[in-house]
Amino acid sequence: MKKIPSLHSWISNLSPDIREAVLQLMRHRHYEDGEAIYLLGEEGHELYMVESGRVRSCNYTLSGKEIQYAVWQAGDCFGELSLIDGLARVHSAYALEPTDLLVLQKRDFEALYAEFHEIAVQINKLLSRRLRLAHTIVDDATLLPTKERLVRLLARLGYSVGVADEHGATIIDGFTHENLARMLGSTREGVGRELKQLEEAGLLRRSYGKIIISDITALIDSCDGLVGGEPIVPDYHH
Amino acid sequence: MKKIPSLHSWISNLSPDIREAVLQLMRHRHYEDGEAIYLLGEEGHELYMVESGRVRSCNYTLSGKEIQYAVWQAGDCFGELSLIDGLARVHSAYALEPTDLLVLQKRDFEALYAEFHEIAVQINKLLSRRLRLAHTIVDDATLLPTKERLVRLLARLGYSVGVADEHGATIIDGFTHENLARMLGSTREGVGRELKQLEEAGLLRRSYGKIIISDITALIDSCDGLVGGEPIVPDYHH
DNA sequence: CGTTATCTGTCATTATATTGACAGCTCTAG
DNA sequence: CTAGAGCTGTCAATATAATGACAGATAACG
Repeated sequence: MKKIPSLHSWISNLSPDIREAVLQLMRHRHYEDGEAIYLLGEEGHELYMVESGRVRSCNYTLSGKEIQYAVWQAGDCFGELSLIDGLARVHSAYALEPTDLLVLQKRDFEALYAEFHEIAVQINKLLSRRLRLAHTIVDDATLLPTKERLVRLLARLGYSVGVADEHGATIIDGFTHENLARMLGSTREGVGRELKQLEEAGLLRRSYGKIIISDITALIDSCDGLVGGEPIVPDYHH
Repeated sequence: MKKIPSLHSWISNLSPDIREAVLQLMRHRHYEDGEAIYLLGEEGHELYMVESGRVRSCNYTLSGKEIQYAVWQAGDCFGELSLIDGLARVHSAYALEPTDLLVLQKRDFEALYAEFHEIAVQINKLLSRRLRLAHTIVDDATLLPTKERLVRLLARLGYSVGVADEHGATIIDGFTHENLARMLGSTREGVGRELKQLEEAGLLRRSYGKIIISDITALIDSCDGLVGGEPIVPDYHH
């Protein structure tokens, strides 16, 4: 029996027998570091769940600038959009390190989707979370200066991929400044400068790659940016 | 029998008897110019379809800067997200002019949603379109300079709310520079400047409020920005 | 244990976009 | 026809962020 590495994916919300039916149809596949899982513009004929490793989802300009929407890790599902609307991939997906995925073919997904109302409901919830995340990113990108966008990105990452240390602080690991900059549409230098200021303000600490946030709430409160709604919803990704 | 003003909403894709069941439960409501339909952060207990008039959907910063995600007009549905995931409104919605809406209550929607698989399927397609639009906006906002973002916004507006004139040109009416700037996260002056340059380049004409684009494809091609995928999908909105 | 690749810190320069101010234009209402 | 409200055009001054260059630091590998 296949293991679901996290409790957050839409698959884990299904009732046990339907969940098993889905997992039965999924196949393991391994990707090497940097290997492409799918490319922007392609037809989408599979969806994925991460067993181990990490995947980045991104788009580019002709001049080479890149925006990275998300980093998927153990338990995250991705690649479902093209299966639902039949249109081309909007992003490219690459393994950020050696990565194991569970893969579900479009024809198998469609059969399950047509048969079980419950699956359509869970996909609706998944798409809702995706949409709220996308709206948050639009808000950040269009309304806020780099510093506040970085703060909110760190908060999101802290809630989603962060790990708690022995003192209850949140550790974000495995993101270079370059990588963070790609998620902001900014530059490595800019991220470095802002991180330094945040460290000087006592809101976080750094140790070569790791970012340690003792109090995410305090970090968010340091910039009171947007008017209303929930600033950052923890479990957008899954 | 209620009239669906456009053929694009998720409701119009339903099979006739289910569509009728939905429309039976919708009630007319009138809003004056500038009136709030819902506010960011509120609980969402209704979804809407525009019969006539226009609605804008937006978010703010504390300093008063605004991002406007969309302008809904006859035939467009909006406000469904909070009904699906039960979370707060992510935007505020205001009537841009005197506006008539059809309103569906959450409890009625939920009953239909639970009963008819077809509705869940159509909602998935709707959310997919919303998500692709959101991704396009994120791409534009993070990867492209103001000029190209404006070009792509105009192309989207041309495809969605534009009207063809007798020469086959596309007319975008009812958008002030201020309003366009809000959709870009830019400023009125910036939009004016860029529009002037686009006019001088022969890509569009202006006549106080109206923007006339003789060839949307040529306009898009004037900036070859993003790498792949479909640059602008016409029927995102509906 | 030393070499290499990658990541990080810093700075001056340049490009880009925002701000604020004001005059002119177009439409609408009376 | 006139007055007023709301759009639009333009410009200089300012703020913000991107660019390019290079030195220093850390981890990974043999």
